[in-house]
Amino acid sequence: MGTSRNSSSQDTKQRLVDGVLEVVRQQGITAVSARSVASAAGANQALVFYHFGSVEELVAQACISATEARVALYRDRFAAVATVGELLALGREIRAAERAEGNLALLAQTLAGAQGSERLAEATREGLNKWITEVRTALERVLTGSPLAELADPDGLAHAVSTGFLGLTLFDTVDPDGAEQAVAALERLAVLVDVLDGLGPVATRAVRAKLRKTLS
Amino acid sequence: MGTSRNSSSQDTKQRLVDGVLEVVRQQGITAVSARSVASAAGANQALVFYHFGSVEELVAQACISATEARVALYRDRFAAVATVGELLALGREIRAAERAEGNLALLAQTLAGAQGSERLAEATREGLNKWITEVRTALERVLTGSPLAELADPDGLAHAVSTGFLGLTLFDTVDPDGAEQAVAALERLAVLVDVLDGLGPVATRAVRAKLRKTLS
DNA sequence: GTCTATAACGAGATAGAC
DNA sequence: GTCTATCTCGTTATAGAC
Repeated sequence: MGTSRNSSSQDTKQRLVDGVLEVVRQQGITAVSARSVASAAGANQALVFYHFGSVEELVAQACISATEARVALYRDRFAAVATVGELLALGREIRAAERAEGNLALLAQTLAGAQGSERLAEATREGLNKWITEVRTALERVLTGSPLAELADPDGLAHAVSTGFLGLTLFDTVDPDGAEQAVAALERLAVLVDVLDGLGPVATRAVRAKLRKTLS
Repeated sequence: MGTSRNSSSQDTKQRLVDGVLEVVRQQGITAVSARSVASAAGANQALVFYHFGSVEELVAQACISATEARVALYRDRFAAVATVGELLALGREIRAAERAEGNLALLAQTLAGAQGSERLAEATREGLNKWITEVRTALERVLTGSPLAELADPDGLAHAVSTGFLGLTLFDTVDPDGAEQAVAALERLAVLVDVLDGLGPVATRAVRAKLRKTLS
């Protein structure tokens, strides 16, 4: 039903999406306007409203679709993660890729813009949740049987890791060296996980005992 | 030299600063304009330019002074921290206070706005560094003698903690429950520090040995 | 130091030609 | 589906009265 061959229209719509991504990534959410986006897309300003109804809606849809595309890229990788170390390695890889690609920066910008726009808040939640879901699932798998399992809440940790990534990503654009230091420190600290996971039975029991005592 | 009794002028300048803080905290950086700020301050729009030269400069100065004021509030507290547990407790307290006061949210918003404004980037670095400095100094003190000392880089961790806080703070405005889960998970995980710090000598040696092996 | 007025421009959004 | 033209409003910034 309906007309086929709407490739031209779809192209323009996609170009507008790409345009808003470009503007947000290079100049931030405050620089977004129908005009700046249309200019980046090589399209007419009025088409923003024809295709999306409002600038806000364009940003929201771009945020969701771009995030979904990035997450989809890593879905198999997340599924293949079997240990905490592998999850950390994947984190490193994602950070490097997103740093170049700028999609986490996009999410961080829309998160900032979400204050003052319920539509953007909704879109940001939806986008961020795609990441959180992957991280949580991987965490659940990886922590099973680990001595850490009893003090690690996968869902909460997935939220913490994901939002922490966003803060770091924002900071990255302002102080790349500082951001690098932060990551390096965290990775160094992450060695602790390997250590705990690889302790012998005696030491493991000692940690477990102390853990129960501290938690109670 | 010069006129004394410029209290009225200083008052207006301060009201403008308070105005921009109010706008940023309640509506986000995207809602900031000379008019919105002047309206919140109960002042005339032209005074923004008389006192600060530009909207950007007003935001930058407000960001720095407001952050300095908040950090100063906690400086003694940071200085009094003697253990990791106390530092975590202070973190909890600061989070609760800033959640109500909205000053970390301010910093997060200016951080987002910093992309596209070098002046804002500079101001955000300056503000954030005030927090980072306090955290780093406390971390250095607290980690001395801990089994964690050899894998904890205080400066990098201070950066990570501070920027992580910002990401979490942004997320807080969009999904308070999710943010709460994240904090709860981190606090639960922080128990690990207490555990490691309180291990007996045998277990500590085991951890240390494994640590060296893993790091090498 | 503070106000009004205004210039000059960019913004969101719509109407209508093509 | 895309364009031009336009409306209306908000925005930055300045000039000048008070």
